[in-house]
Amino acid sequence: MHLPKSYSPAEAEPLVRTRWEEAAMGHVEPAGEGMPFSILIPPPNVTAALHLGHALNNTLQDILIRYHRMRGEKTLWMPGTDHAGIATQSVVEKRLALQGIRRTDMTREAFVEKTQEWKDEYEATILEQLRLMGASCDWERTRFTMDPVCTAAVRSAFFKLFDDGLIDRGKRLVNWDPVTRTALADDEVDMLEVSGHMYELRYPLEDGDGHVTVATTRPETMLGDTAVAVNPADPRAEGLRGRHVVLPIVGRRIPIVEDDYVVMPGVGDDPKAAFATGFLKVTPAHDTNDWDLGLRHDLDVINVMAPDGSISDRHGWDDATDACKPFIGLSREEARTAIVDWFRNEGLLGTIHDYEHTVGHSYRSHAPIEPYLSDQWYVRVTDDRLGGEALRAMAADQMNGEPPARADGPHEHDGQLRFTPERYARTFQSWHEQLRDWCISRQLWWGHRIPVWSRTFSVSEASSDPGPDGLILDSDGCGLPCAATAEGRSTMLRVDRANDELTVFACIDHGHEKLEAELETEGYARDEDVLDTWFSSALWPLSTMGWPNPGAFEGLDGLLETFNPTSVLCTAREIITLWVSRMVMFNRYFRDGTLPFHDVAIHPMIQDGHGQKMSKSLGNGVDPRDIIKTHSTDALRYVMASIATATQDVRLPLDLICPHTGKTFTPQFITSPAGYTVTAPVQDCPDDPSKKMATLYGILTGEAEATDECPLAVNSSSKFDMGRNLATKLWNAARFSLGRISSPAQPSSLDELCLVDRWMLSRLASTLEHVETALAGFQVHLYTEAIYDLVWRDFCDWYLECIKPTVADDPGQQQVLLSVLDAILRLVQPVCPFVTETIWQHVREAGGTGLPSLELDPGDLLATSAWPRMDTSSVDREAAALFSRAQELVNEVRRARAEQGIGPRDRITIHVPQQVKTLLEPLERAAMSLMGLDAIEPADEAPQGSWSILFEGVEVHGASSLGSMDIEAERKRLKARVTECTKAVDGFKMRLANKNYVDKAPAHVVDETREALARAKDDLAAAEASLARLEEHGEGAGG
RNA sequence: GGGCGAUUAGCUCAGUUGGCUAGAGCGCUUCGUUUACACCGAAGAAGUCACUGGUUCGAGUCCAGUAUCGCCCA
Repeated sequence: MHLPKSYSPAEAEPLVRTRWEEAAMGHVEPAGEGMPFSILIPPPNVTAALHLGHALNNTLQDILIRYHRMRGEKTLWMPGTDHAGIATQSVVEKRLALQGIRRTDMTREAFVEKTQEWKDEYEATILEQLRLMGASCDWERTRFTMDPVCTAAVRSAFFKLFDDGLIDRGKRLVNWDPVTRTALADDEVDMLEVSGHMYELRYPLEDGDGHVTVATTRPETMLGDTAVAVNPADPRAEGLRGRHVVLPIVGRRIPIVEDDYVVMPGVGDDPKAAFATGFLKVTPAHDTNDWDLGLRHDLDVINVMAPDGSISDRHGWDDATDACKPFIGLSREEARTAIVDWFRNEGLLGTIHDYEHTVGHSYRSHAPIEPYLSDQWYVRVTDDRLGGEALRAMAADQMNGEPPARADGPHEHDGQLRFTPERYARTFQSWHEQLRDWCISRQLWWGHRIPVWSRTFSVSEASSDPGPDGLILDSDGCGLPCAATAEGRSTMLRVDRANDELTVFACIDHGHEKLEAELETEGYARDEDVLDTWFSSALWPLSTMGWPNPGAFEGLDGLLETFNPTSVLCTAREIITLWVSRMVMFNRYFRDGTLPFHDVAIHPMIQDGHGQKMSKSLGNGVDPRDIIKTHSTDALRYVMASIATATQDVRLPLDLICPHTGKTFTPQFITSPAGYTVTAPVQDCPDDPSKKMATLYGILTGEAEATDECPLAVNSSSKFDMGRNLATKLWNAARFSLGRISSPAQPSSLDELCLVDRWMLSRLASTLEHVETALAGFQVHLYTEAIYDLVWRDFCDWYLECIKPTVADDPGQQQVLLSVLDAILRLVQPVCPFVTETIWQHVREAGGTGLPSLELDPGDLLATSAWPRMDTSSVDREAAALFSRAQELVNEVRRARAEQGIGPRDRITIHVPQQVKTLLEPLERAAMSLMGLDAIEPADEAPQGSWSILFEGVEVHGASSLGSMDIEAERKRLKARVTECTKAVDGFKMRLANKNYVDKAPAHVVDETREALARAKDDLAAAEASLARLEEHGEGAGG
């Protein structure tokens, strides 16, 4: 029955994990008992191992899952990983680059194979990390966004959207990354502040009558200019109306158009106004604002760049003259210099101003984004069937205004989506109110290849009239080869009579390989692009459960019906727009309006001690595996949960572990060239400055190298000590408790229990209530706080100290102790499952737990046992009130002891008035033990030279059996007490003297103030009496 | 430029609808190894709740403005 002296997480955790896995703890069948409760893991990217952000995210989910499992619910936590298209492809490409291999040196198949290897490695790492962290997922149901189950869902979803006219193809400006040569979604673009220049260029007027001066930050795009714009309110506009300029270098004749988008020089507070000339060069193919302006004025669109960002006359520029030749083939940067030089030489260059502005950069390659005209696939999320449905999903009380109306009125699933904390509902709403169509094609090899085959014909080849120019949806049966209606195929056409071109796009549904082969025989080619990763992520709640055809895969039947909608999605706020919104749209669209989840719980982001995001490149990340090694998994989880507060992001100050001594210390920080606060590359050992160590940052930047003399210092944080300490405390408390339980016996009734036991049960009951409320609202930090107080403050500091003198001989109290310990372990299990499980196995052996008011179902494993159930009557207000008065007295006595310099072992006698005696009677030996007493005597027998404390307006005298009183300390303490009481009395008096307060404040508040005043007056009187007697006695003693 | 949020003890953070003398953990100071625990116990010091106004009997909490920082969207 005795626990080992100390708890060893490294030994205990694997044993516990094995027991859970043998019991298949996380596995659930849809047909099982209980209400369903389910969570989908936000699938981690297979690009890298999990970091602290994941530890936080998954701890949160596991706490909820474990809690609901104990409540007897049918609990599913679906694990899995995400293929993370561009992110994974670029890490693999980087790795190949180290060997001097480029992606294009190999076949697509070979590259995908390589990437698959990477994925296998990291998927295994990630799943292992989740297991280490104690995640109680249903491992049998582990999914990957590119596995056969998810692939079937992606194909089916794309086909349905295509067939329903919600997939669109168009030439539009995309965010083009010239380095990775792919389009990026808006949210894959980082806006960075850069120092550039504002160049003034002079464009001669066609009639030789002077010129206009345009201002631009990107002179190289002038080759593609198709207009110059001026604000109609500009006084110069009238004189220029209808005129043209001749574009320098190119010689293109381009119109001057009027548009109020143009910033007028010095007007308004737009930062551009300071540099504006009033004339804007318009390059619709290379600037999003110019594109819009081009649409308004029906301007030509001339693309002057190749996909790698170099100047090219082969991608839509057909009036390049010999004068343009020197510029063709130059990079964007070279072209800028060359063109500015050309203008300078021709005398057409105006002023060059320094100019700070924000430029989009690829979040992957970090190259500046090029707005680039290209053919892309889009999902028409602006369609009411998608965007509108997302808004109508929102809970009415979290929505600002009304969602867009639906033709046939409200549906049953409307208004059921809730965000916690509430404010994030606004992020969701405003995103949907400003939706733009979603570009889903990516020029990558790693991902779900777009299931569209196409072939271009000449219009004249078409056997029947295909209709007007442009994109035509739903055109099956137009009479072209392979265009006859077929199950599983949907087509659309693009007609371009000017070039006598007609392109047929055929989308093939999942499971129609024969149709694919037919098309390819007919000369159709499959689209080279893959889908944006978020397309498959958006289907996660459906695809993981086998949608659209669960029967096609083993063991998936019934999942959708039982677990979709899931209960809650746990994620960080940056994901709201990227992922949450898209899941809501897709789940509603594909599954009759049902939501993917009812609640969205947003948790904070973890930053380092300087408020910077933890990132690989700053070397400021902490590896959860290191914390598990140094502090235990429970410590990691506990601290993660305790910092998950609702108000703000959380800072986790970075510490280093010295590789020479193993000690944790605060590192020296420096400012990096980019302005970040980072660890100095090399640090001194705090105990011996002659010993050095390298930091992660040092190694990343190449400024340090890990060697035997200068080993790597591991990143850590002393924040995790709290969790480790709590686990140790719990272990020791359990060891003590089990050591005292020899013959527990059920008390015949609760009335038989002493005040201490009743108080402890009362504390347990109210903590249980707190915990349940906190977890129902996803407030895990309130949960960790509540159990910390229960374990440390109530159970260890007070209860165990109180029962020390009595428990060995009291079978009833032993039963209470055993039951309370069991209940505590159950309460703590969701956050610290390892130490609690380990202890609980010993508690089981100590005897049956439970009390008439406390139900604790037995079981084999704590993790699958039942949540404690307590009668509401267990919150014993009387016991709580009495005990807290006793605590107050104990505190006062302890304070006096400390100030009197009485050692912990020295016994004292206190002399108390009757009311205090009555209070202490039910506590008996507990009180003696807590205060270090040898006797409690009546107040009137207090000896000369005893010190006194004030308690509830009366004096309690104390005397040490050893030495005499320290008069100076006593005088100081009493004087301080008189001052304190006087201040309190004055404060309350002043408040009550205010007529407005007495008249206007609620009666109970005023009454409370009156009572407080009375108490303060009593305390003051008692303090003054004590002080007076001391002075009298002190003088007597002195003279 | 628009939106959201933050600013409370040396550090990291709580503080529910305004209402007793603003809390916790770490750190710091003093004392202590009593048979659960030094990853511990007892006690203590430490806050002009960013700033300026306003509403109110009463403001850390509500309103307006200012400053600084962070995130999201243009």
